[in-house]
Amino acid sequence: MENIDSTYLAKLQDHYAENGVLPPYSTIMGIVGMKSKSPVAALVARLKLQGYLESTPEKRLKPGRRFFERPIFDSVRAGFPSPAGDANHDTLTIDEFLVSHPSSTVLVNVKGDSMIDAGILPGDTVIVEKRAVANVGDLVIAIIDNEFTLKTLGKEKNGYVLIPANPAYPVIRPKGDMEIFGIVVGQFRKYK
Amino acid sequence: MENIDSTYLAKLQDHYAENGVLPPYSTIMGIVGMKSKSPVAALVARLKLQGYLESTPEKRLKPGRRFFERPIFDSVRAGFPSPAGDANHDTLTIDEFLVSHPSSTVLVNVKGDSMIDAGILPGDTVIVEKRAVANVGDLVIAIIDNEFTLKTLGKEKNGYVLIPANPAYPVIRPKGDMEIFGIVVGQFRKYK
DNA sequence: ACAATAATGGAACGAACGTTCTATTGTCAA
DNA sequence: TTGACAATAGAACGTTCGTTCCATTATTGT
Repeated sequence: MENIDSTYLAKLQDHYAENGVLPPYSTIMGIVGMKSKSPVAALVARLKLQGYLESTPEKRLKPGRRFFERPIFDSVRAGFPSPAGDANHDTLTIDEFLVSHPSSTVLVNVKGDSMIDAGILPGDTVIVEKRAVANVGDLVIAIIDNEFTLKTLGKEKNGYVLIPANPAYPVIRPKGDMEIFGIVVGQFRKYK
Repeated sequence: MENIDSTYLAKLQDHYAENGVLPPYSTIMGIVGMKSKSPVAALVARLKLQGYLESTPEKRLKPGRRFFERPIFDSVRAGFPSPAGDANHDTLTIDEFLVSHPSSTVLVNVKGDSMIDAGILPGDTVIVEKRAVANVGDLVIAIIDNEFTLKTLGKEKNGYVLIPANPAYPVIRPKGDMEIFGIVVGQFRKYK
């Protein structure tokens, strides 16, 4: 992608992040610094070709699949990336990366600190695929005493157990069958 | 809110989740099962009053502050989706939740374990807003010896320092000015 | 059952839309 | 410098928009 198109795309991404919609061409003119809808139409056509924008049936613009790509750096390369989207950067789309099966995936807030040594803090959100079957070693959401609990699934000779990652909490050995709500496939946290 | 309005709102939320935009009134008619734009206008007025919808300067609809309120699971309560606490995030996409300023945001892979006690593990990805100025206490990506390093920004009498969250690592006291690449606004991890 | 009110359907209208065209300006290569 | 091509500005146009109005239907209370 040309550098100038990256700059225009970034301005559209900011507008979308702030407003939740993409504007009409006449407004895009102002956003990208053009004085006519003609070059906006040309820009839109280029961005459509590359998967960043699409049109709705009503001829409005909507984000394309690539609209939410974000540049990603390897932390051992302090590279001085140019912000206006060096086209050679790797990119990652967070939702596509974290959510494989949207129809069976839910987000669950983490309330306690029983998994703190595994890097899961209170206030984090975990991404849960709803499944009743899990493997030993999986992070799972189980239902104990009608409450969700997040633990690692373990196995002892008497059956399955739930292992915390915090020495202040005991291993849970449920009587009877253990109910698994789902397996944890991801986690995220916001600082600001 | 009236139950019927909740149903209409849910249909609009689904449309938005799928398309990334809200449609014009004529399309909303079809979505909610009305045959005229008049009752759509009345519905929109009600939803605006309650903070679910807003208008753009171009008279298009955009999500209001409350549009993203959706039931999500709260981990202390079992099994049935119920509204989480007031201050909880709600989001249609994780990207939307974590990325506020796309044009200045990049992702950085975490390689070391110097922040392990802060719940940031090797292999995690952090979301970085590129800024040269940070506050004490912020998680920052700094550039030391031409490499990225992730630490908490601290202050000593001789200047700013970089504080790890792992006792195996020393506080870093850069000679001369410290170069801040950006501040860390979020983090995510994938398990499977 | 009847009256009052609310909700909906359909029509109308000025404004804005996306698209296309032409003229002008800008860029690049010889 | 000149010519060819690309990019942009400005104008035009048929379509669609959001808004408003009025008539009809639905709902509610007495």
